[in-house]
Amino acid sequence: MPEGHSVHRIALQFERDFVGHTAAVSSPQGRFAEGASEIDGLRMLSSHAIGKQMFLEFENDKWLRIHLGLYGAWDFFGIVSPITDESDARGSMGAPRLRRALRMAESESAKSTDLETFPPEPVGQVRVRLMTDESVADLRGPTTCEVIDSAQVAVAIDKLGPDPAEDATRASEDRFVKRVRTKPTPIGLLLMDQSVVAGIGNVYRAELLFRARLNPHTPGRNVSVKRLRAIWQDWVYLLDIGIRTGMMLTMDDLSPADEAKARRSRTDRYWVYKREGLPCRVCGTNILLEEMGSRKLYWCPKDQKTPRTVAS
DNA sequence: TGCGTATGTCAAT
DNA sequence: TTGACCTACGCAT
Repeated sequence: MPEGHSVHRIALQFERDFVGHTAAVSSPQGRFAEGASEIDGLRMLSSHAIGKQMFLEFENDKWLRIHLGLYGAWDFFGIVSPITDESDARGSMGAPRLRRALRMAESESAKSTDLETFPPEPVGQVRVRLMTDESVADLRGPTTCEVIDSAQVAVAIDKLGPDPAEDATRASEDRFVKRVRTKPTPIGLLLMDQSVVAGIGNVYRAELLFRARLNPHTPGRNVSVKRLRAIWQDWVYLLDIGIRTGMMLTMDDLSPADEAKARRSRTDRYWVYKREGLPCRVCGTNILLEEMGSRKLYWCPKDQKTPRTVAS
């Protein structure tokens, strides 16, 4: 699930349904029992996402910092308000809608098959549950889940590069460009470096590089300022689509039929990601797979040739 | 039942 | 550069 767009959606969900409410906080799994007791019964004051991290602010300068890692996920139950125009359109037109518990316990098939009971029984390894009178959020599998104070929040944020969804100013674009231009590191690694730009993951990396027709091995300092600005702007654009739709839709300008296809199935969604050995959608050359930074990198060797010029 | 894989990061080597 | 870690799922056996 989690590249930047999903974390922003989750932060928005908390803003809608939890901020301003007092939350009962528990750790059904037990591994976060102490932290849960620190914020149990406090009012949630704000919800922020920066890159792939989320910060939930509670009274008494208590902040819950969450990083989902590879497998982390939130499940929401009860009142789950639409968070974007797009989900409004699919849901019940602006009105909060009731979502039934999505996943039932595998073990007890007899019981909870009917409409929901609120709150639902925690299923699986729920690290932390936040519960208001009307809504429940269950977190499983995070790489980070801790209670910290505002000074520690500042430290965490300080390590992160700019995130256009959180700060869309020209200054943050400049920060990104400057950072990349000082480094000999391949651009394919820099886009994944959260201190260079926060929120891009393995899928968006591959897709952004293809959209820019840029060779992933190009050293950061050899990528022209103009091109870097274009990449930043493209990230602004794709991230916004991701936040609105909840999907990493990177092939814009599709026919309505192809657009529907892309939404329906992952295999029809990307330019290069997970398409190794398949013909490039633009030039027909087989898409390559290689390791970069111990992650899988997909790219088209023809369309993403090394730029001849190394100019600024 | 068990293996491999996944949109991530960090510490240790 | 490698290994460890968090969890769920799909697929093969």
